[in-house]
Amino acid sequence: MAKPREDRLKIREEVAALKRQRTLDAATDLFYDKGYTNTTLDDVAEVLGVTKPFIYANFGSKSALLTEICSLGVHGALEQIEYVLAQDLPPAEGLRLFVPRYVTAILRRQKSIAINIREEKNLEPADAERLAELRQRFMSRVESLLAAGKEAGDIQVSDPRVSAFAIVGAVSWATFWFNPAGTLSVAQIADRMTPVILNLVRDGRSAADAA
Amino acid sequence: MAKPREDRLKIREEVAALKRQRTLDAATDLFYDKGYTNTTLDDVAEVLGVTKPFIYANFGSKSALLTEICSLGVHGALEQIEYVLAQDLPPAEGLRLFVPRYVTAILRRQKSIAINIREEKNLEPADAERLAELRQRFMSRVESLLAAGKEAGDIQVSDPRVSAFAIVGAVSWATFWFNPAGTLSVAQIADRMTPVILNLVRDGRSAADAA
DNA sequence: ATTGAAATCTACTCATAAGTAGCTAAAACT
DNA sequence: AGTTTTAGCTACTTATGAGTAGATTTCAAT
Repeated sequence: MAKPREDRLKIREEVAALKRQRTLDAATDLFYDKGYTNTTLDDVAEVLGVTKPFIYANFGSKSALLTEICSLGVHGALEQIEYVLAQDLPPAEGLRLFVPRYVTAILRRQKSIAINIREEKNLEPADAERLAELRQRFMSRVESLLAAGKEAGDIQVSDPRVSAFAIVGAVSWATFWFNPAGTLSVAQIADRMTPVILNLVRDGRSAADAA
Repeated sequence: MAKPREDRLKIREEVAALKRQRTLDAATDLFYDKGYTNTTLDDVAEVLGVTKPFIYANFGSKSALLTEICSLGVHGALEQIEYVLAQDLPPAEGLRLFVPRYVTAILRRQKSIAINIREEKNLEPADAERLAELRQRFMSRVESLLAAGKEAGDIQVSDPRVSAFAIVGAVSWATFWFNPAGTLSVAQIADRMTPVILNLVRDGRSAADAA
């Protein structure tokens, strides 16, 4: 008994998506562990229990894999700041909403982010540029949140640009030391990092006042 | 009239050191700009106006170059924390001495640090391990400074480990965005970053108190 | 069962770049 | 000036791994 045509098409698409996803997962693990250039597509294929042409048929080139992995990381971060800005909260409140979400997003996509940071120079120039623009957009959103807070007086910050970089740096760095197999969960790390990160945005004067 | 033997040896050594240094500089620029694997030793040789065997004769393998570059970065950071700890100051004071020195050291060795972060997976396993140990040592020194401050009560920090990672992350990140050709000098960036970084080590409670 | 199409594999090509052997030129010494 | 030693270059070898053409299997449909 043959199934209706749409159903068959549906399953085809699902199978294709599954293959892409598994390929992406395997590549992410290997690129993270061994680095992009030290990973061969034969390695990826081996993990999947297939051969190299499987990857070419279902995904494309090696650099397409890298691009896709890096995209995931950048988009994960961008979504958080855009979500928070869309709420149109007072800046300080927006920041308190943003930081734990951002930390969580980064920790969840740990490998993608780490690969993104490390392997930027191995992207095709066009892809590198596209991703750089997204990162740029992310940075300017964070910076403008801080700048708005400075303007409104509810965030203590002298240089929004430098503070934005400090926040993003402190959080991104976690992709290098966080161990998902360790004793602390993503939520626990996020809980501990959040107050530390939020402390960043109080300038030297207010720190001196408090001391 | 022949010079005394020691003098001749001296000049030989200086010439050798100069060649090594120039090679290292050229490799650093190229690895930073294009990435380690996208840089060939022919590229490096071309910048130096020589050919590939020159590099092998005077320096060694490609991965020896990478190791040397990465070492510079790690040692630069380690020196700062060791210097500060050797002063045996009260922890909070030590931290205030450390941060601007650390920021300055990182910015000065920007390329080495960036390469170190990005290209870790391209090091020979033995070298990677050695450098990982040094980084480990650096991290534990920073952490213990914070822990001592927490103990003494002059640094407000709830989790010294997480705070140490936040500080190091925020500072290391500067190697990716700092532009030595930009309008702000190393000293200016260091001046702006220092109070931001120092703010990190005040826990959620004290931040709330100050607000 | 038979046929047609889709998916996957085997077995290549080809480019690249690390590393080297052996020649040549230049400097250093007598 | 002649001789030796050192430095550097030309011209390789070799390994590797991305990407692909064409054979083969698998699977679905009648």
